[in-house]
Amino acid sequence: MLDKSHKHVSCSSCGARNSSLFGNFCDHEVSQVDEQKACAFYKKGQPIFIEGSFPRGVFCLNQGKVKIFTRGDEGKEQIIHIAKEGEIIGFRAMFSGEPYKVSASTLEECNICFIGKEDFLNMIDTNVTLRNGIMKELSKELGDRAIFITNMAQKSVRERLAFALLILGDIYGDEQINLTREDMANFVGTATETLIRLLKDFKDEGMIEIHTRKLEIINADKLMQLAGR
Amino acid sequence: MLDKSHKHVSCSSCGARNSSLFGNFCDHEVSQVDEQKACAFYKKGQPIFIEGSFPRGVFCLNQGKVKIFTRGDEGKEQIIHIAKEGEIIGFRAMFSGEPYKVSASTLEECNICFIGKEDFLNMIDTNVTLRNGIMKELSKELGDRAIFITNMAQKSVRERLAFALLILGDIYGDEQINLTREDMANFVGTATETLIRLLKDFKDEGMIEIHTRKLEIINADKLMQLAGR
DNA sequence: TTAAAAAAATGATATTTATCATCTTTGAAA
DNA sequence: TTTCAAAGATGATAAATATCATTTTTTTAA
Repeated sequence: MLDKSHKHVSCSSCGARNSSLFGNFCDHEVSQVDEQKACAFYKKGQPIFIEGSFPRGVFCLNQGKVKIFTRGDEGKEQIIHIAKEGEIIGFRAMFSGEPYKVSASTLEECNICFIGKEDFLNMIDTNVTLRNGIMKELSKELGDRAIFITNMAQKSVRERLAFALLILGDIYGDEQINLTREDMANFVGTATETLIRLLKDFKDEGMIEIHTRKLEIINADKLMQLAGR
Repeated sequence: MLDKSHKHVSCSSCGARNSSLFGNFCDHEVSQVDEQKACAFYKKGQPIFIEGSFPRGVFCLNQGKVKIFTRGDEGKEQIIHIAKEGEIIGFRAMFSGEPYKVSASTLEECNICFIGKEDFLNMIDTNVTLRNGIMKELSKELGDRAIFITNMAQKSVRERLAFALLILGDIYGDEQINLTREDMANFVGTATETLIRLLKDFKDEGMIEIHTRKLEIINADKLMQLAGR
C-alpha cells in the first residue's frame, strides 16, 4: 500500500524519472521541477481529469497505473491508453488550445505530481531536449493510434484481445495484468461477456493463466502469432 | 485538369497557403520556403510515401486530395485521414525518428511541394509560430484519433458511415464527394458491399444524392443525428 | 468506337459478436 | 464471520455484418 500522506515526492528520488521525458534533466532542472510541482495521493478509481474540461497543467505519474479513455454516445468507455509510472499525461491538451478530448482515472492507488500550465510551457520553450522529447512522443502516439484504428476496423475480437494482452503484458512488466473484465473489454473494444468467453478460450489454449482477477501470459509467441503484426 | 509541367509553384501565389501552417509567414519567410522547396505533379493514384520507409522531408499540398492509410495484415487499406489543399503531410515521422507508420497516395491529380528534412527542422527550430502550429496540429489530431478509435469500437457501420460522410463533406467543401466505394469503405472500416448497400439506404432516406460516382449531401442534419456527437 | 478492365451493384448465406437474462463467485464493509 | 454489492461467468437468442458468387455499369485505353 502506498503512503497516503500528501508529502512531497522528490523528483531526484523518483524511481520512474529516468525512463520519463524528464530523464535527461540536469540537477538544476530537476530541482526546478521539484519546486514547481505539487504531489498528491490518488485512491483507486479516482478521476484525474475529465473530457470537456480545460487543462490547467500536466500530471506526472510517480507510482501506479492510469487509464486514458473517451466515452461513446451511450457513455461506454473506450480505453485509448494505459499509462504507467514515469509517464506524463494530459500534455496534448496543453498545446491544442481545446478542452480535454479524453478522461483519465486511476486503475490503482497512485502518487501523481502536478505541474502548472505556465511552468510546463515555460520548460518547453526553454528546454530543447524536453521539447523534442514531447514532439517525438506526440508523433509516436499518432502512429500507434493509426495502427489502433486499423486493428479495430480489420481484426476480429479474438485477434484484438491477443494484441491487447501483449500490450498489457508490456505495461505491467513483472507484475500480473490486473484489470477488471469490463476495463479490459473497453480496451479491446468488445462486450464484457465476449471478453470473458475469449479469456477462457485463451486459457484452454494455454496462452494465459487466470488467477481470479489477475492474468499471466504464459505463451507470448502464440499470442503474437494470433495478434498479427 | 492540372498543369502537368513540373514548373515551380510559388508559395506567394499558392491559394492554399493562407489556410496552412505557413499561413502567417512574413514575406521573407515565404520566399525562403520558396527557395528551399521542389514542386511536382502527381497523377491520380500515385504514391507519395510508403509505410516502413524513412522520411526525407515533408510534403505540402498545393492542389488535390491525398489519402493517408495503413495496411492491415491482409493488405486491406484503412484510411486514417484525407488531406486536402494546404495541408502538410508526413511531418509526424520527422520527429518520431521512426519510419513512416502510414502510407500516402493521391486520390486525384495533385500538385505537391517537397521540403527537405533539414530545411524543415531548421524552420521548426527558428520559427516559434510554426512550431506551435505544428504542436497544436499534432495534439489536435491525437484527440481526433481517440474519437476515431471510439467510433470504430462502439458505433455501427451505419452510424460510422454518417459520421464519415460529414467529414468528407467538410473536406470536399463545395465539390461533391468523389471517392471509390472501396476507398470509402476503407475509410468507414467496412466491406465494400456493405457500404454500397448503406449508401442506397441513405439515398432512399433522403440524406444523400448519388451521381454515379460522386455523392452529394442533401440532409446534413439527419446525418448528424444518425452519427451521434 | 470498341474491347477490356475496373468499379459498382445485388442476392444468398455464413459468421461473428452483441444483447439479455440469470446465476455464481469474490471482495469489501458492517 | 456474515452480508451485500460488485464482478465474473454462462446460456440462449438476435442482430449486424462479412463473405462469396454473380451480374451490371462505368471507365479506360487500344
